[in-house]
Amino acid sequence: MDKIDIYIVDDHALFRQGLKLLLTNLSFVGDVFEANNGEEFISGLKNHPVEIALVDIEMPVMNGIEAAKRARELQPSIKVLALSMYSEKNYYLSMIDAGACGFLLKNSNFEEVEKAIAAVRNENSYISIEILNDILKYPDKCDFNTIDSDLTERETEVLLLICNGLTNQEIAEKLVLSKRTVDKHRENLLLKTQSKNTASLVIYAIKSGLLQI
Amino acid sequence: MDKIDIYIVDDHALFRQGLKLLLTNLSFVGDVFEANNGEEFISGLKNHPVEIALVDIEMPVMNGIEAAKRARELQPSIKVLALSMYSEKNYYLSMIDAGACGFLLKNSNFEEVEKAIAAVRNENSYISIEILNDILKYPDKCDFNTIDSDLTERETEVLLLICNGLTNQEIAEKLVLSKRTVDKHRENLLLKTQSKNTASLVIYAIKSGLLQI
DNA sequence: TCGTAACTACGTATAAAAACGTAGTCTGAT
DNA sequence: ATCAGACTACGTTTTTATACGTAGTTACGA
Repeated sequence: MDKIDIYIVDDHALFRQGLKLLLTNLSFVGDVFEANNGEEFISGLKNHPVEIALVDIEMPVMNGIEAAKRARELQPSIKVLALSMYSEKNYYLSMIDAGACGFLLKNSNFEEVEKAIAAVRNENSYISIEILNDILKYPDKCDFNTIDSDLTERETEVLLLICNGLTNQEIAEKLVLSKRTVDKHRENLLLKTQSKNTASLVIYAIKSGLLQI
Repeated sequence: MDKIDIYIVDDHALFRQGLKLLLTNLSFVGDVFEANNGEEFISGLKNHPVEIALVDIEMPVMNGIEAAKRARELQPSIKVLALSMYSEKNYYLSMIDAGACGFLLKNSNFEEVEKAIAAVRNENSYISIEILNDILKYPDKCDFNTIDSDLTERETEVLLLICNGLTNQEIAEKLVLSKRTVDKHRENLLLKTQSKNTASLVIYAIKSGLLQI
């Protein structure tokens, strides 16, 4: 097999640099490109098509889910391996939708990255043992028949303001809306994200990559 | 100068492995040890004293602030460089208290890590340019005269339950307390963390490393 | 053109959080 | 023996959030 080129998409330069060095030490790896976020990745991919992209989920500017979608539009052959900090059910669904063919946690070790790369090169998908365990242990937490929890633009906007500590009244003033409208957005947010209250909502925003902290 | 040994303390194996490889490529670096959290670090330090420790703030089991304190009790000569995901004022204060002599963000690049190591070897302290910028731009956000925001055990316990989406009533039942007592704990939490409401409180819990997500 | 989804808005009611204040008990340090 | 801090608890009031229902407008695609 020929050497393969790889794209690393993550907003932490140190992480990228370290991972790049680990990857370039592998015999079958050619060029390793870096991008700081989804946007940089997509524009870079036009000049440097790659076999495999290791894509962080939580990034500013454009998150990993959106980046994976666009990357596959641009280059349908690309294998996207999602990298994440946490094991979280919302990711599996969104990333599968976005066309990812593998899922790795950042607290896995490099050997696992190698395995994942080998798997996706052979047209297989890869899921880390930790995540598999998680799914087997807590199947109720992996409700694949769940209602589509994609938030609208407005809902996302409201959610981020909630996370910034604004009250519905303050959000209404900021967005020039009725307070009752914001009440409704908030109600829908709780429903869609299956959250119970503000605290759960903030956690959701972070885990889903909508909120950068 | 002799070669120096370095400890990397971070809960993400991939990050550790990459950073280790970057460091071992430097001519003046000897052994590089890894620890998954503060506890592992402290017990490992007894067998392998090092000149410099790169310590993540947010870790399970024992966070970076506590780890830095104990490391300096164990080996007062150690230079602790704090590594963090965000630029956050609470960190500066706590880490300075804990005896850190440098501060780096994970989205800085490796050249900066080299600079920081060089600085602390020469008995200087190091602060990354991003953080310095942050301080200069938003001095009001760096209130070094702020009240001590250390939370008590009970407060931390309550805070984590709040983050899990429990109401005061539910927390009271879980901890076998009066709801009014939990009300008071929550009130004190808002005061001590200078938060405005539940949302800000959750963000605080995450940024301060109390809540692992 | 018909239907759907998003966005907007209001009514009403209850639950919870936030903002004051006070105060007793216990433990550990000086 | 005294003091401070942690933990506990209560009272009151106001503000916010949560829950449930309805409904008009607009934009976009089938």
